[in-house]
Amino acid sequence: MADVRVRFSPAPSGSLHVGSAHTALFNWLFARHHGGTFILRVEDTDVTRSRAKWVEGIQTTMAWLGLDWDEGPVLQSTRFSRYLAAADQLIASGHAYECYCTEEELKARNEAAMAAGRPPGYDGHCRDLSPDERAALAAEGRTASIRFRTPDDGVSTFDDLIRGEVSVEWTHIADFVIVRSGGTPLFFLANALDDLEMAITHVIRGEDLLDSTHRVLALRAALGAPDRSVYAHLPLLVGADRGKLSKRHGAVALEDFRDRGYLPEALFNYLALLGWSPDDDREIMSRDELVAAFDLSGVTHSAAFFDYQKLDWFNGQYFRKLPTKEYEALVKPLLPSVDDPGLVSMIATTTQSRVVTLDQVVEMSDFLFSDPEMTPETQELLAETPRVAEVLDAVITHIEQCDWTVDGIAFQPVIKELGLKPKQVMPALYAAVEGRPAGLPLFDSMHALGRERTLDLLRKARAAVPGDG
RNA sequence: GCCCCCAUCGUCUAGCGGCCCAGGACGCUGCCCUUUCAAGGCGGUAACGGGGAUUCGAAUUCCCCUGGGGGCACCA
Repeated sequence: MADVRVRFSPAPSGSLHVGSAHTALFNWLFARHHGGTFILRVEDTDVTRSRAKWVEGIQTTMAWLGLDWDEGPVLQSTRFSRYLAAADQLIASGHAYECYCTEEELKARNEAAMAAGRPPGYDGHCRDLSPDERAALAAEGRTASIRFRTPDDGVSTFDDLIRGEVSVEWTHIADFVIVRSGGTPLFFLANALDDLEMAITHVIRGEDLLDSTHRVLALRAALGAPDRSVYAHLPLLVGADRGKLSKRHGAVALEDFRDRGYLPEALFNYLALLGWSPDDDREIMSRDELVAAFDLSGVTHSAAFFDYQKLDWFNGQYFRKLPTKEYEALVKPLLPSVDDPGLVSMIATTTQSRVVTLDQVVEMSDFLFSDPEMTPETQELLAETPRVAEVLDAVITHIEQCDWTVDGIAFQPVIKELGLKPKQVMPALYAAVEGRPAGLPLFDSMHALGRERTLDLLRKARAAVPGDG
């Protein structure tokens, strides 16, 4: 497939939904796999307002994910008059007609149809008006919308690259509007014409658009398409209740994932494996590997649940794979400004295997920047720990005299000498120093804090031990 | 209501008539490692929605049912 041309067509909005990103990703993988062209085309036929800022946001987000485009962004609003000319052409060829029904009339007739058990949709009211009838309706002050005339009978069939043959009887597809009575073209028309004129060869999109493909194909044919472009419909992404992925399931805008500290490579990898899998068992795959392995025939047919837990796992995997220096560079800007490179490096090396999303680094290392409070939880923990006063005294003595290196601080022997196991008393010591029963390695943390602050924290804990104080 | 699509562990999926009393991954869980927690290593748990049919043989083919999703706009 030498001349593959695909496009990703987001609606102009303030953010990029993960579902859209998923579609974009598959289009991109397909284009790159076949050495084709990937076009960014923003769907907006409204010329009355500028959405420059939103378009810019879409570009930024796509670039962040690593989806580069070869052409565009093409804005539909710049092609407004072209769409209207096409509509006129369709009227002239008999593929479309002017409809004088008002919105209220349509609504009333739709409701009546539903009540009578018939399907909603245009009833063909203005289908075959004579020129005189049209003139009379126009004289009433009505303005016409333009409707596409769908076939009266027969079956519409097309081969979906993922699902195979899909067909439906034309009687189920009503005539649809392509130009509003206000004179503005609808997305449907714009989309079909753009795909045609941009020589799009493959249209890869969400399954929610499956039914409308029959209409697009009919429109394309009426517009004079020499052949059909090939369609492929991807499984939808769903949330916890198997419905559309929405905000109440968690983050849905790609920008949110970015802001929460997800790595684009991890998101990319995870998204690529939602609804698709390679021939082998690989899961952690680079962009290049994904491009090389990608194949539409490997796409699943059923909706995929967007699993935040698995995404977290991917993100952790990617953090661990990162060279420590690169990881450190990501961590540094998040921390309170410090001029101690040793501290930053200590935080980086100790958090790299512990972090799921980057923003957790701040929480994990907070005790290094401000002393933890003596909380009821910590007090309870101290009270529950066996021989805690003894342990604290011994550790304090050790810290007072030891070599001030991480190895010198290591006080397991002190615990063992008391006949205790580290596991029995460590949570209390972590709480005393870090403010929580588990956290960054204690000896490194103490070293970073310095002898005086460490002793201060340990003595505070000692003073908080109830009973034999 | 009508039309369309879909159906394997809780989740993402492998499977395209015998290699499957179903494989991998996440999750959960046990053990090991270990200064805590992670990470890592080694195990465990758990699925072919139901019913017919075809076949020597069905997760895999066909039909029905059930279930889920999507669509039916002068939205994109």
